[in-house]
Amino acid sequence: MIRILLVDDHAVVREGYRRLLERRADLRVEAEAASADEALQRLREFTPDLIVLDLSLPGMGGIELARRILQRQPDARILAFSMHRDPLFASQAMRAGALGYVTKSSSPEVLIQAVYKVARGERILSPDIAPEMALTLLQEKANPASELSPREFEILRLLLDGRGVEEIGNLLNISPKTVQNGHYQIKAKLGVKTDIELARLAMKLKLID
Amino acid sequence: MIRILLVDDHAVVREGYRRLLERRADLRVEAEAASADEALQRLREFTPDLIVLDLSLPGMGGIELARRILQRQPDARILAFSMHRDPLFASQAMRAGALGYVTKSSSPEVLIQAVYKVARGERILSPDIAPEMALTLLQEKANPASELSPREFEILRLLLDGRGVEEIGNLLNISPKTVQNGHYQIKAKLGVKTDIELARLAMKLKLID
DNA sequence: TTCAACCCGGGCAAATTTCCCGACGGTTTT
DNA sequence: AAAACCGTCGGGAAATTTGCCCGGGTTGAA
Repeated sequence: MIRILLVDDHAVVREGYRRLLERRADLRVEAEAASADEALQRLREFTPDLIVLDLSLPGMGGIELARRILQRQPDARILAFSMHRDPLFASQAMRAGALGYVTKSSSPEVLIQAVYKVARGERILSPDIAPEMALTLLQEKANPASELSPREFEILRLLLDGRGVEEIGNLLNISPKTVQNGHYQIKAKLGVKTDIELARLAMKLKLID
Repeated sequence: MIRILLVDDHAVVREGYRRLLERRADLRVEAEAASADEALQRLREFTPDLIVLDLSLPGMGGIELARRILQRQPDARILAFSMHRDPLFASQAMRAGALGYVTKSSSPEVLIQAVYKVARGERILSPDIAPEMALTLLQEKANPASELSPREFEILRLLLDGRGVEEIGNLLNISPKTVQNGHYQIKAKLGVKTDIELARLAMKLKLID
């Protein structure tokens, strides 16, 4: 029996996954969480065999949540999923410690298989992005955003959301100063001068809209 | 005989318009210019009956050029054209003093008619955007960017281009300080807090990409 | 173990942002 | 004609951010 914690901010999505997963007798969604904070709360109550985690959480976001979970429980097994087909999200999630990544458009079988594999401690990548991902990693510098560390990526996401530096500091529990430094680093790494260029670049990379 | 100054940075486009216009015996493209500076130069050499002006000039941009022309020759007759179907560009161009506005996708007849009308001092609007424009003006506040003065609009355009405040100051021959104030005003008028939100809003309004 | 990378944040000078202000020249209103 | 606006242009001053350098703590890999 694999006990699962399911984290997504949309109730319908949670319901859908619950149905899907529980068609297998040996899978059980032990708890759900609609936010990062709630997820951390549930984790204080019990320790699932597997955490299925939507990357696009409001607030601190899925990557930051993964970071925090792994900080407390370094052996936690996290399967990340997201609507983004862009390899960038996958690589950031994996770098942050997720064992697997699947897109929301993946077929039910793919998801089920991913769940089993991650529960066993294996790594897995959604087949629909794997080829593109491999290519991206080969070219390496193709996407300048791949130079960003997971943390920087997280800060960037919040900046793109229109948040102020102060607010981001609170959200991530770090000093505004660190956020400023991150902001600066991001612009430097992406070779961009103004925030507006940053937004446009992000748009081109499809991190936005 | 109507003597015309044609301003567009693309040689092919100029050529196309020249052909089109000179099929009429009473229209004559007396001079061409590929940039704002060049246009101002030509205007020192002669005074056309009509100026046909692409709004999307590199550098200072068409609206600013119109402003400068009208500053020297308040009775100059300017027909603006642009690829943008968005009424915003039209209204800004008219507010800056252009007598007419047509889109680049307008039919040859429309353009020819516009030329004659503007040369006569009449005002004209491209039929393909007129309805939308009227609706926009009715709703008025529909588009928050309509609150921007022509000058602010111009500054915004350059900011969205990724230019720095200093650079814009040089381009528009105003103090960087004024640009800063403009930048501040723009954000205030659009109800936006960060530059990134500004970029996203601009994107939504299709002023960008 | 050493090394590199990431995360965190202090420091500090220089630049920018934020707001408020006055001046000038047009337009419109009365 | 006077008054009331509006847009443009910019100064001033305080608050904030930027740009860049630093060092210390972790962690994972060579």
